Amino acid sequence: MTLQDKITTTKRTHILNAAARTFAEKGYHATTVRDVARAAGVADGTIYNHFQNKYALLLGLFTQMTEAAEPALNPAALTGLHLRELLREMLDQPLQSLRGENYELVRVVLSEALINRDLASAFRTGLLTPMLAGTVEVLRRRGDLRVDPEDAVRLLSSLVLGLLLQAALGDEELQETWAVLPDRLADLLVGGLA
Amino acid sequence: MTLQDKITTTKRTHILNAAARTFAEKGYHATTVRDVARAAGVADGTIYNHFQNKYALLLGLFTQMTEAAEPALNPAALTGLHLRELLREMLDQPLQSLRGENYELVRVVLSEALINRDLASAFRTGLLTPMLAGTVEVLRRRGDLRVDPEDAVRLLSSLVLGLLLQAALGDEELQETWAVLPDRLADLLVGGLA
Amino acid sequence: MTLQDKITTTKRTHILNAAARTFAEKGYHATTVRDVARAAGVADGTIYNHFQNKYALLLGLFTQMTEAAEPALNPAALTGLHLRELLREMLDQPLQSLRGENYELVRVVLSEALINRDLASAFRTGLLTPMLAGTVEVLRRRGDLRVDPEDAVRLLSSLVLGLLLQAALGDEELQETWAVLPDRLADLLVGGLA
Amino acid sequence: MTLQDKITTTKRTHILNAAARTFAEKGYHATTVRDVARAAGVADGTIYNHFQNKYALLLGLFTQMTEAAEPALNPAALTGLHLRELLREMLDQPLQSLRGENYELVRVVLSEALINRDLASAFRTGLLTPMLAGTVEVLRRRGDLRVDPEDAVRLLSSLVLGLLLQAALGDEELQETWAVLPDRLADLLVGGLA
DNA sequence: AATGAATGAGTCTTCATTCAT
DNA sequence: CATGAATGAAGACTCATTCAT
Repeated sequence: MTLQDKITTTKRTHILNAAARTFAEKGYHATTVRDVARAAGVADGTIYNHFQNKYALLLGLFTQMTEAAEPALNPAALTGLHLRELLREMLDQPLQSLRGENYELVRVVLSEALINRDLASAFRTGLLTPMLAGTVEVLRRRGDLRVDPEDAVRLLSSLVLGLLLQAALGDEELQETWAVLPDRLADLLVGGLA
Repeated sequence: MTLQDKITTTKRTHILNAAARTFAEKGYHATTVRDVARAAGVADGTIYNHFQNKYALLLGLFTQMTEAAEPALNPAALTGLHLRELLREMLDQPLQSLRGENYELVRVVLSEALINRDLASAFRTGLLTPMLAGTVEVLRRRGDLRVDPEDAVRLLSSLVLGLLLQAALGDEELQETWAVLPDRLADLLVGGLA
Repeated sequence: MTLQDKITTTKRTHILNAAARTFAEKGYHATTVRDVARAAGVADGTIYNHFQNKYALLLGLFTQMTEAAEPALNPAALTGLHLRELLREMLDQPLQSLRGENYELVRVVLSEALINRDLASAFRTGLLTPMLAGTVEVLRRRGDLRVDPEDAVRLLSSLVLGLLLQAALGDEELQETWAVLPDRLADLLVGGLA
Repeated sequence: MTLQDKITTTKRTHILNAAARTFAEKGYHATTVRDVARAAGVADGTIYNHFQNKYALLLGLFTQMTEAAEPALNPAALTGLHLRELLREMLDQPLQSLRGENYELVRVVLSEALINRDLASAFRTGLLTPMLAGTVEVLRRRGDLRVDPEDAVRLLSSLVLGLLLQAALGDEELQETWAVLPDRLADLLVGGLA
């Protein structure tokens, strides 16, 4: 990578970060390209030297997200754990990785994905599927799981998404207990409700 | 209610239905007021005789949704059931009530709620909270629940929302097994994964 | 005039009064036909049973004004006065007749007349000219006027219009001394400034 | 001022001139932003790169007027004159400065000022007051004025405004004698009517 | 004659995108 | 590559006017 490439990449990232901030604050539709340009400290036209159009900014952010999220769940590291610990990790890691910087972004991208089929599809194949990849296999190899591993994974992933959605909708009670949720829910899931 | 009122109400509903169709198809932002007017078979200006602005159409749809959803979960009817059956119902009823006509609307409203704080708040207090109202109490009165009822409800509601979200994102595999999900998941939850 | 005619005329006047109030408050352009209808306590459509269109309301008001203003200046009554008293009357009477109820209306009509040639022309021939009619003659017959009567009338009419305009523009100082102005100015004019 | 600034200023003025022409022809309300854009030979949106909204065009014109009018009356140059000459100047200079290019504009702005309080206030403080500033002082210092200088100034200013208004209302007779008016009226005022 | 819902042409304004400098 | 003024299509909304009841 030449210095020129590095500068280019840097500026692209710089603009993308500005887009992340403005999109997160006002949402994709309410944000103008000028908003992004101002936040990035560049001229309006400069955006178009790095991205084909406004939508490409959203796609860029989405790609950034998927790249950041992929290595979050590491099946290899989960092999030796007790089932309860394993479940805890499987809840905790996605919740952690989707918090912080990415959290606001997930909200924006999710909002658009709910309406845009392409983005929805990309969301599933680029984010959800990779995050679950390998987990079915990890569960299948264990002897202490009394249920269908696929059902278990679906249960866990739905649970995570549901929690995320509620948090995104501003459930403050949930956000306060965020840290202890994986523990509590893992308990419930291992032993059952009855 | 006079005849005139009835006609007015009917037309309002008529427009709202048209809005539902167009919003569901293209999303709120991509839909123009003219689109809605054409779908309703009225002039552009007529929309504004019944709704203050475009956003009021979205709010109107949301209100329609909440009114339709509220009576979905009937705590009284859940009292005599076995725990497994109870859980099944608590999963099944919301999933059913949010399917069908309302399903596409949920997608649109949810999409906007993820970005609009007011709508998010209304979504929680107008839709989520009422759907869970009473369920904690129902669980608390039973002797066969070995966990905190509040945690159980949170688990169930997150699960439902997560499933809904995945369906809304176009998970076809999920949509095909939609009918048997409550049964399977109730099993998992009652007995635990271990 | 039959009773029916009387009712009709009354309602016309009623609407015109409502138009006067609303136009005076917000101006012609900022007032909607609905505003007038509401102020008159009738339905929108009713306005059109009595006036051809919105502009006809303005013309109606203008006509009302001209009819009220015409008899203001009565040349016959001015014949026996001293010159100073005559001038005082020639200043006072228009200023009085254009105050009160008509004052706000003059503002509105004048505003429109400044832009609408037809209305401007009507304003001159229907309001200004009649108010000055006869005054030249009255002055001409006197022996104590040392200047061209036409010049004197033009001086006086310009003066009145100028005062009116300044008052209409909100000159509060002027409005407070409104009552004594004719006296003071008559003094100045009779004796000259030197 | 950089070249860029100069171009910007030029274009602003260019648009303002186009606005002046179109407003003068059709009035403020009957003129569309598109009319102005076409008259200026630019796209609709370009207007909004230089002015916040349509009303800002009117304000811009008003400001232009006040800046042009301010130095019209120069008290210093009036000191040495005979009273009759002084009065002539005090009538002539405002009448001249409000003729020509500014004349049509005065009509438009005045029309709006009669209805818009803010504009009325600005008209008084930005145009009328400055034009009279200093004249009271000039008159007060003389020994040959037998009346209250403030009354005299009010007389003169009302006279000017009244003449202007009549001209604006299309009094053709007045417009033809415009050039000799200051002379004739100064005569009348100096010597009095009696 | 009164009503007021329906109409749809017309307006201001925004904003993604382009391109000359 | 950066700039930012110019573009003009598009859209939300208004309101004078009509007309069936």
